[in-house]
Formats: sequence, structure tokens, C-alpha cells
Amino acid sequence: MPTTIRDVARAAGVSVATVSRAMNDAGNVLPQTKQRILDAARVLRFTPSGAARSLITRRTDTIGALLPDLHGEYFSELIRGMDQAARARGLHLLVSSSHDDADEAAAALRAMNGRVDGLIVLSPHADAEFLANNLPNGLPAVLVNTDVDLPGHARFVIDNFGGAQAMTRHLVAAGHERIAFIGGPQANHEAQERLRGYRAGLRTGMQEMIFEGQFNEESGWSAGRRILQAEPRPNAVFAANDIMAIGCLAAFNEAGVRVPEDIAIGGFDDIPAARYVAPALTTIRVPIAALGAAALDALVKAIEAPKPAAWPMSVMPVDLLVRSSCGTRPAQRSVARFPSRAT
Amino acid sequence: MPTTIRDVARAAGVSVATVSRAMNDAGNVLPQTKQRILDAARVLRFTPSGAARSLITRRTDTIGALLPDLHGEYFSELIRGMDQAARARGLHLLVSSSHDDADEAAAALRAMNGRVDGLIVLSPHADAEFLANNLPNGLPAVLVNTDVDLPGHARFVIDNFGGAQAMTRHLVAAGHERIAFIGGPQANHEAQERLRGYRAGLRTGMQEMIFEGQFNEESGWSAGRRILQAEPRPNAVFAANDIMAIGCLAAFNEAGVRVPEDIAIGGFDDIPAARYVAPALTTIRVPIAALGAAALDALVKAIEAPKPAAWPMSVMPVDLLVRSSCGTRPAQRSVARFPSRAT
DNA sequence: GTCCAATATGTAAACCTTTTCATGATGATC
DNA sequence: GATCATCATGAAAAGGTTTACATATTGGAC
Repeated sequence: MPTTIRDVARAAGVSVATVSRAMNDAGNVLPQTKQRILDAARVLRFTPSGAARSLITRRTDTIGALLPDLHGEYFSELIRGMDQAARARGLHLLVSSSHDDADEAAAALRAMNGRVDGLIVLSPHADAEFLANNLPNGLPAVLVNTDVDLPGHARFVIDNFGGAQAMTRHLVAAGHERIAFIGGPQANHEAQERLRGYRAGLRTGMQEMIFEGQFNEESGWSAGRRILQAEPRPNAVFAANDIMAIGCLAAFNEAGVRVPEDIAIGGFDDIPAARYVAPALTTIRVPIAALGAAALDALVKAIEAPKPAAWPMSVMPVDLLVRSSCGTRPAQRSVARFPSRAT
Repeated sequence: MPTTIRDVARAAGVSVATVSRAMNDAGNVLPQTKQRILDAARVLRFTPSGAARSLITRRTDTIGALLPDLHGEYFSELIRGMDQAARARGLHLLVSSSHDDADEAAAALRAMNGRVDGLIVLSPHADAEFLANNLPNGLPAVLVNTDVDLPGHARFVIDNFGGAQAMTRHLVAAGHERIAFIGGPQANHEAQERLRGYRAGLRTGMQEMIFEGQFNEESGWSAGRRILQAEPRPNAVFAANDIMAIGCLAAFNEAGVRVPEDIAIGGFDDIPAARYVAPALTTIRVPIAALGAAALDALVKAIEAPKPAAWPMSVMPVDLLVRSSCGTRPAQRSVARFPSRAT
């Protein structure tokens, strides 16, 4: 029994059309009439039903985001970026996260239809076939961090390959001979790209040493233990993301192995915690928030201009961020300096 | 021009009513008819419009969350908790964040009407009058971390007072004579409660030493600088949240002041980074995700059973988490041990 | 005084779905 | 073979808003 536009119309002694015009500053409404309507609306605590409104206007002013089950910091940064861009345009954000399962992701995707003006899809399960089948018909969408190339949809990816290659080369240049790699989940596209970058960054003749990981702290820790037992022991570790690097660092600390003196470590992502660990983590900075914002901006463009000529793929560049954990800078046993500069 | 139920009906040679029944497994539909309909729906990539559907069913299966401009980690934890609880019930989450401004928050609140089944409001600007004026009529809502007591709405708060008191007492018990407090924004209710707890935790006769802060890293850092210049210098600092404690720690590190040997530090919130700084931060663990989940659960109850007898206020208990930064444990210059136990 | 333009307001259709009620068909029961 | 219950399907209303179109009013211009 929420208040409807009818109630307001009755209270103000006008038709619903006039109420609608008064509330939306549209058309011609006599000032005194308008005032009467606005007063009535306030007294009755009337707020128009979003459902009814978007049914007729075909606009929801809402952007949907389909997210996988993300590790905390990455997730929050991405949302922050999208939220910021959305807010600048007066849009809302409908998030649907934690979809590790394809069926569930499909259901979420379908549930979005008619509730959002466009979709940002960031799901490792979203292969081309899945999207072709489940993307609601005619709903603009932008794909993030995926290798599927779906005609009609813009795409944003991180330069995972380039970043991983840069990190590996940096470790090589620092003189490390045996560089281990802690990988991510097999099926994950980003993990694959980072692995490819690692391989490309090794000098010819160098042996690749790959340890399995799951992009979480615990798997980084256990990979760290296995690395310490490896024979010959690696003298540098490149973890495919920061949180695994941090887990690995913990394993080394517990074992009394010094970083970077005994073994160097590099990560990927530049999550906030990377600055805080001791030694501070050398990593690849990924503009996650910027990625979210850029995806949202592109989506808004797609919504406004249904069919531009090209549907480009944008590669977001990444930066190598050298801190103390890789041994090419004086070790610095403290949290990062403040104000925090780019290092 | 998205596909509608009419298109499917035409393609399958039935009425829209039958299509609706077939799609929702409701009523009686001949198996072969149903199959024909489902096939047609798949071919046409039909997904029902959420707007139209919720207009008639009066359900959106969506929970709205009005959030202030939160510091990253707190924000992400809260969303995570709400999302988890929402997902368990097949609900979506419409987040509207970054509302530092009352007008903006009001607009967001109104925009939610008809798009959500209920509202979780977590806004420092939401005083009683504001809510009474802007909460859409008849929309269930749950208030989080606020002191306003709005009849008809359940409320969840963190035990800010108790936690701050416990931390202060811990520092007192550790033998620190001069305990400084870095506060949060004046208008923030949580900041006020933590200040109150600090005062209550001091031993009678102890002088309170209050430094201003803004709940962000930079203000913690500058408060740290001011603390070092204070005469006499405090021998312990209690920052009203972790991120300020971390900023303060950085200031001390830069100045060559050792923690905890020269000065002890305690924080509040237990954000992930608290484990990673060196020395690891003694803090108050706040069940943020649990808070979000509990609020959502209560909201769902309120939606299902419109008018129960009581609208309780639930106080979420907090825990003192002693790590190395306060000097009552052997300093441990490493990241936290793994697997991460409660310490 | 008539006619017209401009302005304010009302009527009703449209958006897309679910759901109630009605209708028609089928098969069982006596 | 008539009567009924059961079942599948269709027609139409309802939900709350916006908007195209129609109507009523006003004030000028002639």
C-alpha cells in the first residue's frame, strides 16, 4: 500500500498527468498548481515507483555488474571505480557477485534484464557461448578481463602478459638465475596470461619452475613451503598475484628465510596490503579502479549510441613498482612512507 | 526492442498467459506445449522484463543499501557480508554509495523506491528527521551504525563504546601512563562512541590527550607527527580506526621512533592490513561482514512479516585482538603467521 | 464579437508481465 | 448417454507511471 501518483492527484485535486508533469518539471504547470501538488506529495510521502517508471521510460538509470567471487581488495577497488563513474552520471549500481558457478551466473544475468540499462560482465566462466546464450537480447554490455571477443561488445582488459613479462625481466636483470612462478587457477584467463608473460620474460636457457596456486593467501603460503624444499632452491619468486606473494612471504618468514637477502619476491596487482608488508612488496600496479571506471564509461557510451562503428578492445597498461622485496633497492623495514607516492 | 513475452507467444502459437505459466512452472501446461514455448524462448533469447514483473508481483528480489563514502576495506567487508546473505536467499543488491551529502542521499533513497524490497541504511547523515522525511512510505528498512531510533525499524550497531573502552583499559593495564587518542570526524556517531569509550577506559586521574583525525591514513600520519612533538610525549596511542593507526605508525617509523619499544599503538576495526604491518597492529576486531549479513537477515524478516511486536536494537560484540604493536607480546617482525588464526 | 495562438489540464494508451476468471475439451462415472 | 470433474488454454484486468492527443481556458488581434 505505498502511496501512488493517484493518491497525490486526488489530494491535490488534479489529474495524474499533471502530477507527473509537476514532479518532473516537464510541460506547463501553473505555479500555484505545482506548489499544491508538491505539498501534497510531501505530506503523503510519495515517491514514484521505479519499476513503473522504468517500464514506460525504458530507462532504469542503473548499471548491472556481474562479478565472480573476488578476493576482497580487488573486488572493492573495482566497485569503487565503477561506483565513482556511475555516481558522476547519476546512475546506480546493481551488483551481483560471487558467481563461481555458470548456472548461477546465467540466472543472475537473466534477472538483470529490465532492471539495468547495461551490463558490465567480469566473469571467468563467461566464455563466448555462454554469453551468446545468456546475455539478454539487446542489452548493451561491456566485457572485462576476458579473452572472448563478442561482436557488438566493447572489452577492457589488463595487460597481464606485459606486466608479468616486465616483472620477470626485472628479476632476471637483478641477477636471479632460478625464478619460480606461483600460478593461478588453470581455467582463469588472467592466470594464463600471467603465466605466458612469465615464460616470455625468462632468458633463453633459463628453466621455468612453476608452482600451483589458487590466487589466495593460503595457496601462496603452501607454495612457499614447497619452494623452500625445491632442489635447487629458486633465488626469486614471482607470484601471479599479491595475496599469494604475501602468503609466500609469511612462509619464508616462518622458516627464517630472509627476503630479499636469501630469496626475492615479486607480486602482481598492487593491493593496498602490498605497501604494508615487510619488506614492502615489489609488484605490478594494476589500475583496477580506473578499469572499472573506464568500463562503465564505455558502457554508458554504448547505451547512448547503440551502434558505433567499432567495438574496440582496450588494454589497460600496468606499471612495474619496485619496492624492497626484490632486493634491487635497499631493504627498508618499515611501512611505506607517507604521503604515499607512486612507490 | 528487446524480445517480449508476446513475441514468444506468437512464435509458439499460444497466448501470453500460457507462456508465462510455462516459464514460471506454474499452473498446468501440456508438456509438449511447454517444450515448444521454452524452445521459442531460447531461440528468441527472451528474458522477462524485471520492471514489468516486479510492477505486478510487487517483489523485486532486490535489497537496497545506502552507504556513505566508506574507506575501502570497511566498505568491501560490509558489502561482502550483505552479498553473501543476499545470495543465500536469491536476492540482488543495489548499492548506492558515496553519499556524503544529505541531498544526494535523499535523492538516492527516493530512487530506490519500487526497485527494492527493503533498505539497509548506513549513513552518518541519516538523523531521525532526515529518515522520517525521505524513507519511502511503507518500505521496510534496517538502520546500521546509527544512534537514531526510528519506530518501526530494526537497528544494528557495533559496540564502539565497549571496544574503545577495552582497548584503553588494555593499554592502561600494560602500564602506559600517557595514552593519546586519535579521533574521527566530529559529526560521526561511531567516532563519538569510540571517544566516549576511550574516556571511560582511562583510570581516574589520567589526563586525556586527544588528537584530531579524519578516519583516513593521512590524518593518522599527521596526528602521529603532532604526537611526537607533544610534551610530555605520550607512551601509547589509541587510534580510533586502523587506517589512522597505520598512518601514525608510518610517521613513527619515519621519525625513527620504535614501536612498541618507544611508544605503543592500538587501532580499531581489524582491517586486513592490520595483520600485515610491522609490527602487527593490536586492534579491536569488528565483525563487519557479520554485521552486514545480520542486517540483511533482519531486513528479510521485516519484509516477510510486516509488523512483529518489537523492533530491537542489536549490539554486535567486538573483540580485543592483541598483536605486537602494543608491547604486551614479544615483538614479532614478520607478517602474521599462516594459516591465520584469530590473532 | 470572432478567431487564433498559447497555455493549462485532462483522458487514455502504452510499457510488459502475472493472475483471475471464463471457456472449451477430455475423460470418467453412473 | 448425460453429468461432472479435471485440465489446458485464452481473454482481460491490474500494476504505476509517462506521454501523445484532446479539450478547455485565456487573452490578443482584428
